[in-house]
Amino acid sequence: MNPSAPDTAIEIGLAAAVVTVERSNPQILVARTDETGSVEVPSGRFDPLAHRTLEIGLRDFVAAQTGLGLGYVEQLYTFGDRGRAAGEADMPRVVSIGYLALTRIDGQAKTLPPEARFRPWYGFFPWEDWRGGRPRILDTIQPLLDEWAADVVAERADSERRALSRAARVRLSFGIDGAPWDEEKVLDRYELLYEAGLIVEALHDVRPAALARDKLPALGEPMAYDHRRILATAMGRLRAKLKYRPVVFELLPPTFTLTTLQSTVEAISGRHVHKQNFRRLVENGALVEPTGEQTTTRGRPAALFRFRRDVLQERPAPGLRLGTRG
Amino acid sequence: MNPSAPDTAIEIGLAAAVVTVERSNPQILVARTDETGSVEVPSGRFDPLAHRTLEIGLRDFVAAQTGLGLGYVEQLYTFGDRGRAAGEADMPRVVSIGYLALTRIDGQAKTLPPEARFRPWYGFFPWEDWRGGRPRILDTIQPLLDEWAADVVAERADSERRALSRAARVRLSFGIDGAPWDEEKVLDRYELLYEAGLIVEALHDVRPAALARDKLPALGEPMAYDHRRILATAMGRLRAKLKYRPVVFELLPPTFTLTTLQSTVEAISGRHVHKQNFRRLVENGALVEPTGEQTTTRGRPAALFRFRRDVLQERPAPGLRLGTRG
DNA sequence: GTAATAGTGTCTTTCAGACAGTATGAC
DNA sequence: GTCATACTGTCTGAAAGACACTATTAC
Repeated sequence: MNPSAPDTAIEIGLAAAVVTVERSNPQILVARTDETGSVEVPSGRFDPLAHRTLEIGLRDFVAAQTGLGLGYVEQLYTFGDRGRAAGEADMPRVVSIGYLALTRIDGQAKTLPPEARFRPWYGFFPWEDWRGGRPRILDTIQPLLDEWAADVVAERADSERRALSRAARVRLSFGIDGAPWDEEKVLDRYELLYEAGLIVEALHDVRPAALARDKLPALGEPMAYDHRRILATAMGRLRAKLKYRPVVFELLPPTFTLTTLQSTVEAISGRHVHKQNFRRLVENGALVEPTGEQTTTRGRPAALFRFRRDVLQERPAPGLRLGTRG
Repeated sequence: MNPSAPDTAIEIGLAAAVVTVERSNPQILVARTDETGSVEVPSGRFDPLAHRTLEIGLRDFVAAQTGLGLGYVEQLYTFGDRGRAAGEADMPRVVSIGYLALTRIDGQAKTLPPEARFRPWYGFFPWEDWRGGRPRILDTIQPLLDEWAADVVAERADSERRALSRAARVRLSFGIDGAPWDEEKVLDRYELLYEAGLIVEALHDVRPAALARDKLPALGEPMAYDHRRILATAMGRLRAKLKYRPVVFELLPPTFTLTTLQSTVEAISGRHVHKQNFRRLVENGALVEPTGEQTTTRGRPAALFRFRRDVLQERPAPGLRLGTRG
């Protein structure tokens, strides 16, 4: 019933996008830097003898490479395309499973091994941070994407496979010409830039479209292998999940002010949210409860809150339904 | 940096949950029946030499085993837990990647090979069909789950790992004691029944909890390997996706009546939806447009509609936001 | 007419989005 | 008092949810 045993070895790579937020800045855990200067996230080859489940394997790799114990972990996607794992023709085929993990920064950052550190997420995806308005870098990106979309010869070739034209995909992913910016489409945008050959990682892959290396604009810091793709998947998923699961609290200390909560949400979603509406949502939604304590920073002291664990038992999908306007 | 090469072979299994809806009944494509009488969905071992991508491999398996060409395909999840792939200790470890595919039934069903056929989805998950009110089988399931939840000794052991108690999980997944029924939690429910040892497939796995085989209630038809788990994942995803992507149309012919559209949605989500609100959503949401044609069945003729492909370019997440009440 | 199915019209409640203010502390 | 930050009250308009009614065909 099944074909005969394949004679190419298959390896399963596990990779973790470990996210935290430090003072309004999303950070991603990198485990090391390779010879070419590209950073790698914690990752390794799955060994069924050593690891009872995939997730256990992943946790082990993160612990071994960075010393960090993970809390929340979620599988994202399994990538298997040849040519995108930086492998040569006769090397074993690597299928990589990406994970999202959330952690609090606490004191842990201090105890990281020398190679490992947390790096700002938006350094890898500068076009994703709209907190200060439309990011400048889009002025560089847009004309290049338009040029790619206008390449009619190539367009005809791939239009058979795809329902949407290149131009339409650019418009929708990047929210131009009246299309709204959808902060969840992180992966779509990355893949589009990749296909258009504007991403350094694509150089060895999408030959015809790619610009020469020295003509490539600097579109965020590259990563090794397909790690930046996994990161894009992670952020897209996290941005989506924020809205229907109480995942933000995995990133916050046990007690926090509403302002901290809000700016953490803004940090991840990359956009401002409306302050009054946000507070109303959080309090009416009974997601948090006051501890009675207050902070003492400069300015008016803020009330401290904690996550109300009970919501999990009350409502089916408790999250922070964010509006579209800040 | 990585551990040395593992000496256990790894295999990647691909399996497809191919869904269609025939006259208000969701169907699932089974490719064959094994020696013990369990059915299997189209599946096979991924061979990197033969298949450029995972998805191409999957499409090939479905085509080879059932003759069906797939349209919409989506990756679901990668399962890797030992003991749940029905493998013995020294057999290669199988990691299985589940896919959801949607297809129209058309004439294709007629041309299926003898072993393959479409089978009603709710035959495998009888507790998921609430279109006729609360399914009777829950009267059998509930006391058994309650008993399992009341097993305090076992509870203590796993409460360290889990945030929610067994009782709370039962309550939330199955919507009892005032908790609402969430039709998307298909996998949660299946996993709970599995853990409680009430599912035939669990017999070789969760020893202590399991009832003796002959005392097991008939909780839906079993499947080979982890195929029923993949099915549960598929239906959960499909039920969720219905609400924010225009996926129903993949299951319908090019033109259809609003009643057909509604009953297809109801078939998948397993609950009734409010007729007027549904029509308002569909028409105001500009998801469909009238063709001008009409049907001639008995009763008043119905106007025919087609999917408005343009919505894909207009709105970020066009779907059929269903209410909670029918 | 009756059975069968298709297709309104409109009220109420909820909630997202927006406005512009007031409160409390450190210095 | 000034600066800085925290917090609140209330209007508006769009949808979700629910009500019951009318329309068009076959027989």
